Amino acid sequence: MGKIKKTSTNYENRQILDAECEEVYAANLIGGRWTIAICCYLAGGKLRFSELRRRMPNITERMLTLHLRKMEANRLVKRTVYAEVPPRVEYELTDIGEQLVPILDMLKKWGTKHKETIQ
Amino acid sequence: MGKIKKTSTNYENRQILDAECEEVYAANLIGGRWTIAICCYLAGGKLRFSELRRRMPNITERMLTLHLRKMEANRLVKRTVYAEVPPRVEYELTDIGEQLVPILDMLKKWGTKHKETIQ
DNA sequence: TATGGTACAGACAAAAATGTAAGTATGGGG
DNA sequence: CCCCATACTTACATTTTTGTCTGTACCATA
Repeated sequence: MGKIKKTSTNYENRQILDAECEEVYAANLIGGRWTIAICCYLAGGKLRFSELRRRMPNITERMLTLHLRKMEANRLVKRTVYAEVPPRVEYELTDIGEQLVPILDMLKKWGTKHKETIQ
Repeated sequence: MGKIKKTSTNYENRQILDAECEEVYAANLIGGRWTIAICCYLAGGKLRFSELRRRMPNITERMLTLHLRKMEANRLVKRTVYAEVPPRVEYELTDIGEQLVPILDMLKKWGTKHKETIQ
C-alpha cells in the first residue's frame, strides 16, 4: 500500500502473474485487509468517510484512507468531495465496482459452505 | 505464511473480519501471491510438485511448498505421497476446491472487463 | 480566544509475506 | 563410492503491508 520497489523479485513476480492470469489481476484489485469489507458496505449505497469508519470500528483512519485511495485509483470507487466545513466526502461503487458485488456474493456462499465442509 | 503473532492488532483485525464477513473469510483462503495460479493449474487435473513448478517458472520451491501446505491445511488441495524413490507427490483440488473454480472464472471475466473499462 | 468536528497527511514501527541460498533423505545406476 | 533426481526443510534477508501516533486546515459555535 505504501511505496513499492520496482526492482524487486517480488514486484516482478506480481507483474508476471498479473499479466498472464486475469484471475490474479482481479484478485490483486480486491486484495488488502479491508478492501472487500469496504465493498460490502458500499454495496448498500454511498457512504461518507466517517460512516465507513463507524461501520468498521477496528480500522484506523490511515488504513481506511489508504484503501479508499487504492480503490479509487483502481476505479472500484468514486470519491466526491463537497466544499463544506467541516469537510464531507462521499464514496460509492463505480459501475465496474458494482459488477464485483455478485461475485463477492458467490464468494460468500462458497465461504459458508467451506466452513461447514471442513468441520 | 510463516509464523504469526497472535497478540498483534493485525492478527486480531483479521480474526474479526474473518468472523463477521464470509467474503473476507473466503478471500483469505485464496490469498497469497501464488494460490490462485496454483488453483488454475490444478483445475486441469492432478499435478506433481515438479509439474507445478514447471508451469510457474518464477516460483521458488519454498514458496510452492508453503502455498501448497497452506492450501492443504485449508482443504483446497489433497496431497498424495507415493513411497517411491525419487519421491513422487501429487496434488489435486478437493471437492470444495473444485467449487471455487467457477468463481475464479467469474473473477477472470470481471478482470478482463475491468481492464477494458479503465483504459 | 478556545474548542469541536471532518477528512485527511506524515514519520515511524511492527508484523507478515516473499525471496535467497544452502542442505537433507532416499535408492538406483555408473 | 559418487552422482542423480525429487520433494522438500532450514536459516536468513528483503520487501510489503499494516498499525501507532501526531499534526493540519477549515469554519462554526461557545
